[in-house]
Amino acid sequence: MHAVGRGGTYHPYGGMTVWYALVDCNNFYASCEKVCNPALWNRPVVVLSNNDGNVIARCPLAKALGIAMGAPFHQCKETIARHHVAVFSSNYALYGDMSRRVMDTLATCAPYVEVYSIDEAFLLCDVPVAEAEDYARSIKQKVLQWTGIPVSVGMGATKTLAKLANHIAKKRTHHGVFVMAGDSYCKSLLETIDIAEVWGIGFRYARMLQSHGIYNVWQLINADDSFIKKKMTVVGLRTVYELRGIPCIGWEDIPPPKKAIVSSRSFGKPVESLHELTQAAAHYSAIAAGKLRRQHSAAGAVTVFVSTNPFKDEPQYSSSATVVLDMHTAYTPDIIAAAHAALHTIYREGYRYKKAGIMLTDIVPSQELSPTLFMHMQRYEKRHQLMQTLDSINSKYGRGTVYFASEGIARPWSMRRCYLSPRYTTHWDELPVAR
DNA sequence: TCTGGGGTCCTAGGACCC
DNA sequence: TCTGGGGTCCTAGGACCC
Repeated sequence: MHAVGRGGTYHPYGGMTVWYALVDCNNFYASCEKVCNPALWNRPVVVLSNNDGNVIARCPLAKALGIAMGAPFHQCKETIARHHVAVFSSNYALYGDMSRRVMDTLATCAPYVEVYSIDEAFLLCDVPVAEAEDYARSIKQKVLQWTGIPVSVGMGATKTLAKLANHIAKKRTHHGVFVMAGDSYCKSLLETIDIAEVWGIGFRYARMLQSHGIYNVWQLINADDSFIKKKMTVVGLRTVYELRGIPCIGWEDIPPPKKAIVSSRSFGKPVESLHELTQAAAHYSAIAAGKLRRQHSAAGAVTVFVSTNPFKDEPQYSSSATVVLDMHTAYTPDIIAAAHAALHTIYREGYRYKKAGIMLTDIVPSQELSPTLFMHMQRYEKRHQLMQTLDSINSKYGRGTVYFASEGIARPWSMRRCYLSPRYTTHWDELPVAR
């Protein structure tokens, strides 16, 4: 079955066995809020999604009150008031910066670190199995001491097993560390783990497998390869191999550049006018163009999409349009212009729009570009410098310090964030004060 | 009233070409 | 009467992740 692997696993030390640790921050957003505000240390804390819609993070005290993950905020307001729960809107400036601090710390713990998400990273392990648990504990201790963020650590022979070990560390240990190797990688443990906990097995696959009598990880490991491939494609077969301890998911030292960049938001209130949609489109264009430049790319096409609120009993409309650019660009005004052109073709009067967004596609590395016949070198350089200046000011003084007038100033459509904490670590005028 | 945002990969099927 | 067959490109849809 040579078709399973995909490039194989990276072996930095030749023949040495490669294995993995997965470090995952506990209740990351809630933990970030607590780090910067000692008054919260003994209080339940929840963090809300965009527009203050749902609960997306809860500290252990809040979980103990029975506040469910994903619960609509309005449904738990009573519990929140009764137990004096601290509520926060998502503060991505803060979480992004705290994430960077955690990842910087992890970089001192292992020869290779792959940042997997805002609150998770895989580490390459070069410790003997017998010392693994001590090593995992030392990582946990260091991150807590350096950043204030509690983490769980799982270790295993493959990424999928490290993920599973992390799940065990969180759910079944008090110290937040688990090594799934040697004696602990065994039938009696694997039989007790539900397939739905496996990385790569979502809701639908779990239901499908159950209908074929496969309920736990041990059964999945022993499932028939051709059955798995038929029902779950090579992706599912890869997961099963990983559970067997055969690495199929490779090491990604440097994250590959994004093939598509999306910026979209629900509005804080229904939007009806083209004028306000135009502002939003410009704003999302500026955000997406900034992401594009950060990965040193340029886009060849801009898509705009708008939609009404499908949960409302009122006239519904959703549409999208794509504009192909004359030349690849990461120049914000070009992207805004394309987005506006696209928006004008799909806008219909008389609807209450709930959401809009833009998507950049046909993304190429910017060094492959050069001025065309239609643009002289001098102008090309000027545009490049303007964007560099814009990015460096916004990086130094915080996003949104300098922006385009077409993005709007008051922005009545922008999302609701009624419970926003200060951007303690990224804005000079919002630093925490010690008294 | 409220019900998020941003990504990736794989497969099937149609169009089109030789 | 025969109506193959391989290849590529594109899109839509479905699955997953955080």
